[in-house]
Parts: sequence; C-alpha cells; structure tokens
Amino acid sequence: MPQKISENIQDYLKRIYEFTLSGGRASTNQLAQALGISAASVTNMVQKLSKTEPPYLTYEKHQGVKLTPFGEQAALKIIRRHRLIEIYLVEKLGYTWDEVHAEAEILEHAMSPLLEKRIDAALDHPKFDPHGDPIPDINLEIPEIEQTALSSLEIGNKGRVLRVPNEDPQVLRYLGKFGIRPGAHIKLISRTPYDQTMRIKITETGNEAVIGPSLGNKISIAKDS
Amino acid sequence: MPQKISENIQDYLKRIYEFTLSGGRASTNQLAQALGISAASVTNMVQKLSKTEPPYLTYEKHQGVKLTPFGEQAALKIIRRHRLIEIYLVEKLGYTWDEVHAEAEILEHAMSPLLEKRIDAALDHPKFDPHGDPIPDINLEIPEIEQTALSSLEIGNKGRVLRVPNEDPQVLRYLGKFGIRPGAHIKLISRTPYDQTMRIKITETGNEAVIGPSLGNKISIAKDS
DNA sequence: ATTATAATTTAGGTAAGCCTAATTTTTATT
DNA sequence: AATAAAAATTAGGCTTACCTAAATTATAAT
Ligand SMILES: [Mn+2]
Ligand SMILES: [Mn+2]
Ligand SMILES: [Mn+2]
Ligand SMILES: [Mn+2]
Repeated sequence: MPQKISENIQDYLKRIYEFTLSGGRASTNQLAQALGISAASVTNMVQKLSKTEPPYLTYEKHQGVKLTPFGEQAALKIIRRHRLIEIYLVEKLGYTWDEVHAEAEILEHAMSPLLEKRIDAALDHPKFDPHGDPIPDINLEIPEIEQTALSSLEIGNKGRVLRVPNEDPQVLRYLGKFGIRPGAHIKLISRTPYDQTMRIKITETGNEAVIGPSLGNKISIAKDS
Repeated sequence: MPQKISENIQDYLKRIYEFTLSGGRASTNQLAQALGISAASVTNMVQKLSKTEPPYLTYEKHQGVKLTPFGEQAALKIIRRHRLIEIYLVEKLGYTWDEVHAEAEILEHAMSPLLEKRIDAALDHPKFDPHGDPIPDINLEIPEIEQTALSSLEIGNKGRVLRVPNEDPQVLRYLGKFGIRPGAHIKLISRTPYDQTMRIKITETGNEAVIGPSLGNKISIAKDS
C-alpha cells in the first residue's frame, strides 16, 4: 500500500538509485557515507524498506541493495523534482550552478505536484538540469544518453561535454572558470604518463584546464567522430 | 543558545504569534485545534519552549502562552517567508490566491536565507501578500496598519478592502468571484437586523455580495472619510 | 589455510513529537 | 456555595530515525 514516504526515505532511495545506475548494488557503507549517518542505521533502514508491501528494494545480507521497479519510480519522482528545481533556480532566480544542489536537496521534499507542474511549464518542460543531467519527464521516463568519461578520450581527439558532477560547489566553480559546462567543446591536449593528469582545451573560451583522472571520470562527454 | 528550530516548532510559534496579535494569550485548546494535534501535546511543547535559553515564550499554567521578543523574532522570520512565497507563487507561477496558503505552509520551512533574498529581490521587495497581509521586511519590521473590520461599517458608507482571511480556499474563491480583494472599493448596502448579514457592493466589478457577520469580522477595510 | 582487516549486522538505547486515559484546575450554572 | 462542564495538565506509551558498542561475516594478505 503505497503510503506517504518520509523525507529521509526519499533521500535513501535517491542515493541508491544513483549508486546503482550503472548496474550492481549499493553497499551499506557507501550509503552511510553519502547520507552522513552510521552504517548500522543504513542496515536498519534498508531492511525495513525491503519489507514493505510492495518492497522498495531487495536486500541480501552483506550483498547490498537494489531498487525494485516500485522503488525506482519513487526515486525518479524525487530526482525529477530535484533537477527541475535546480534548473529553475538558475533560469529564473539568478543562481549559479554551484549553489543549486544544496538548495534542491531540501526543496525537493517540499514540492507539491502542482508546484512541480507549474515549474515544469514555466521552463517549457526542460530536458536537462544545469549540470547536464537528464530530467525525467512527467511519466518518469528518462532518456538513455550515449556518453563516455572524459578520461577515455585519446590525445588530440575532441568531444562535447554532456554532464559534470554536481555535488561539490568548489569543483563546479573550478570548471565554470574555464567554461567547462554542458555543450562546451573540448580537445585533449596531453596526459601525463604517471598520474594520468590531463590538459584539455575548451573551444568556446580558448582556455586550457588541468583535470585529474578522478574528476575526468566524473565528467561525461560525447566523442567527436 | 539559539539553535536550529524544528519545522514543528516553527509552526507553533507562527500560530501563537497569530493568536496573540491583538494582545492576550494563546490557549492550549486553540493551538491544539489550529495545529491538528492533542491538547496534551501542546502543553508538553509549550512547557519545553518556555524553558529554553532564551525562552521562546512565557507559559503560565492554565493561563495560556505569549511569545517573548526572542520568540516573536523567530515567528516573524517564518511569517516573512510564508508571505513572500505566497506572493511569489501568484506573481510568477500563475497560482490563484486560494492555492498559495497550503503550499506556503510547507515551503516556508524549506526556504534558505539565499532563496528568501532572491525571491524578495525578484518581486522588488513586496510589501503585502496576496491576501493583503503585510510582509515583514528584511529586519522583520512590520508596518502598523490602521484597519477596521468590514462588520463595523455603517450602512451607506464606503471603504477599501485591506485584507481578507487566507486559510480557507472556499472563502477565497467566493470573495474572488465578486472581486472582493485588497484594494477593492466597497459600499455597505444593507444589514439584516436579526443575523447581521450584510449586502455590499463592489465598485470595480459592480457586483453585489452577501457577507455574514463572522466573515465580515475577518475582512479588514479602511473606512472612507 | 590462517590470520588480519574491513564491512556489515545485531543489540540496546536516545530524542522528538506525537497519542490516549486519568487527573486536576478553572469557569459556568444552578 | 455546590455542582456540572470545560479546559488544561500529568502519566505512561508509541513510532521514527538516529546512535554506539559488540558480534558476526566477508575479503585480503600472508
Ligand atoms: Mn534531499
Ligand atoms: Mn544537478
Ligand atoms: Mn508550516
Ligand atoms: Mn496570506
């Protein structure tokens, strides 16, 4: 019996969705760290969420969790709201892209279906949030997008930025300074042999930026053919 | 030590502020009904809120409660946010004035100082909400407005609507239908002797409306000289 | 294959904010 | 002044979502 779902549970489901996007299961520790709570609390909660009717997720001891289709729908509902809020704040209220994530993390839980509808309409049904993440549509359909990690680009080759990681404001300010944002065209200049640090050139701004491998793995691009 | 204040407590303080606006104290039952909880729970909470350092309110057994200046500041902070949200939803997102109260009741708790600032700026520092209630300014100052109840108008005399009650969507739709809104000019046509029901004429729309005494007491006007 | 380390789970407990039922105090009515 | 009714308080409990510490299970390193 699908009841009202607490804000905490909404965040659990959202995190699990994110961690299992590319297949596999979300681990207890992973979730504990992401949610800023103890592993014991996570175990407790996921056990509970696996025993609802219908269950939000499947839980196997020591094997982590995975959303059921039911749980995934619930997660997508919040993710839609989160991303709509982010793009609305940027487009209509003059926020910068490094400010919106924290704000959306709170507001997503306070958004009524009506507000969701009005914001969606005011932006003419936007397809992407400020960081390039796709916004699930009203039916919670989310487009599959062909994308690879910036790290996998070969030297001399070009690509177009699709999405950047959105949690860390510092990183976003760094990227923004060079014009590394969704839609930007970039070219890989060099990669150091030992630590795989990359130099890339951004076409639009003419800037060159240094990107380490872990950040490079979190930036998605479309490779130029 | 002014800590973070829970959403529940924010609502308590807001209600107490409203009930004590015209002096006096807020009673346990009054609060219980307004908050939709038991009287016992209210007693418990107000006792707690009277023992914080500094206290949010003064509590005397069986005598009801009254906000301290500290508690009043806390209440005004939420009220500012509530009313800013209401006017924003009407001005920028196409809400009607009967839809905004319920929405603001939730969003007020999720609003960051930054969002408050941006919304305030986007509306060019609005002074009133859609129902004519004054919005406390950034320093939480709230203007004293000379106002009387519609009920106290004499037959044949005129006035200008200042504010209407904002909780009940049905009432707001009724008033809206006749054009009874802040700024509207009205004239009292008649008052029945037994139950004090009034007929009023709205200048702008030419409509005539019937208003009972209890509603008439909740509509504020400025009398024409 | 042991053994050490890391991850996870279990056990027991806490704080917020509610509840109902019983009791006390205040207020209103005869 | 006595009594009835209404309002408020106290007592005892419950649920949610956390916590720490201890125990267990899985994984990695010898
Ligand atoms: Mn959140
Ligand atoms: Mn984002
Ligand atoms: Mn509220
Ligand atoms: Mn209002």
